[in-house]
Amino acid sequence: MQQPKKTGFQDVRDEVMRRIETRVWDQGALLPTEAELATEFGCARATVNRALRELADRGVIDRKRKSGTRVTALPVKQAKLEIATARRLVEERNATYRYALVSRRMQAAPGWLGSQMGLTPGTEVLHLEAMHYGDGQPFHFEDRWINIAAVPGCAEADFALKPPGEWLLAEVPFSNADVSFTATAADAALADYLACAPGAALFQMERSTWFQDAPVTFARMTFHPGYRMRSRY
Amino acid sequence: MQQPKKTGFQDVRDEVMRRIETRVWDQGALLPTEAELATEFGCARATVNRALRELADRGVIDRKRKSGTRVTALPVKQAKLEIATARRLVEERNATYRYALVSRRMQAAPGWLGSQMGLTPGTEVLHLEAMHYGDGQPFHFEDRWINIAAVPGCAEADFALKPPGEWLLAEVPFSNADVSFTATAADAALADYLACAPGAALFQMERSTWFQDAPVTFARMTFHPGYRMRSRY
DNA sequence: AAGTGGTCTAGACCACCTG
DNA sequence: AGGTGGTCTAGACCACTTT
Repeated sequence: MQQPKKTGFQDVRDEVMRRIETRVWDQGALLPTEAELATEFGCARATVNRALRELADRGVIDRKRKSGTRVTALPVKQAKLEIATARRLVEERNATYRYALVSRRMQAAPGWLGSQMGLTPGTEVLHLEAMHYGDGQPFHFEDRWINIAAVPGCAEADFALKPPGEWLLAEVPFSNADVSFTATAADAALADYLACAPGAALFQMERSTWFQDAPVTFARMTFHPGYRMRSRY
Repeated sequence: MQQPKKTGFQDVRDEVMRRIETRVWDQGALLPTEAELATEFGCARATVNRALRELADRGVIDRKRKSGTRVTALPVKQAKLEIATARRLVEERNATYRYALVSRRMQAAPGWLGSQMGLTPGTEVLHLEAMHYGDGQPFHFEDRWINIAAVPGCAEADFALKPPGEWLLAEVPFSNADVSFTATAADAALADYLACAPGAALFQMERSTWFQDAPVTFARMTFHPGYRMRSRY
């Protein structure tokens, strides 16, 4: 009756992590086998396995059959970025969100879009421009292209009230995407939309989205001056 | 003898994912219980549990005791960003990496740094400036501050050859960090270092690092014009 | 009170890798 | 050839949440 709790996989995981952080097991060092750790912690091997599997997912340890488990020598740090809708980003800042459609037209896909999305140039696409505001201040400008063949419903969809990002999220909820971030200088149009000086440095996110290998949409979001995207790891 | 393979947790995971993608189970819909799925797939409940746990980690489904498992209504997409060293980023581009220390001095922490890192202003810190090159072209400028108390060895470390990021990665391998990304206009000094026009739009990453709740370092990396950070989800 | 997911166990077999 | 992690099983008990 001395131990109030049983050893769970989280206990094993945290203790192993502690030993790595405090260099009981240094970088590159070989850990005991699962069976040995199970004996030490007084639990089943499956419990140790789950604990170590989580640490391996985090990149803290490397596991190989026969070789055993080692502390990762030079861990590659990974940050998780939440790709949220403009509405969410604005409301997280306790501001009032507003959306406005700027333009909407069907057109043939230009060449650069074809290579971006892996689309045959000349394919009919829906091109939207829109603005997103927080408390009346420009938040970001959206330049959106949608592959009509992949999402036929978009031809009839009304984007006057609902942002295309939110519409697509409901229509094609589980898609894959390439995303890239860069800095760009405001041209005349962006300066106008975002109420900044031409040439101002703006943070920009571009995203190409696929669903089951079919290109769905390409979006370029250009944020107001001073915008910061944050994350943690 | 009809089935060549056994049903593994990956089979279950993929089949459930397929049913969600094809809207067999629509957004918000309730899935069968683990026990029911185990019967259907002809495997143990633990196998189903692991499959569903992975999908829950991805944010595809929401699980609650008693309520059961539901398809996430509005999934929050997450991108994984690899925070790599400059050397890695450059060599990934098949370019030759070069590093140069620009300045190095001990000083009292300025106020803005104190609030950034959660450090008492006036604490002695090591301030480094350095450049990283790819094939001789400016890659990024590094403005680095290290809390000497947290990493005593840095006072004697030679940063003439080894970049502080790599040195710290070996010294404090398992740290936590806040990271933020923004766009900034080149000032005179940055324009000089990065060989661009003053006012050019530059991509910038800032990172504050802790180890076991103690502030370790703050780094501001300013990249050459046109730099793109990429990811995928 | 009852239903559902969360976790653990003890044992087993397999797949992969290294010597 | 043998050691190590990867996975599955069948059963059990627990924890949380809703009714």
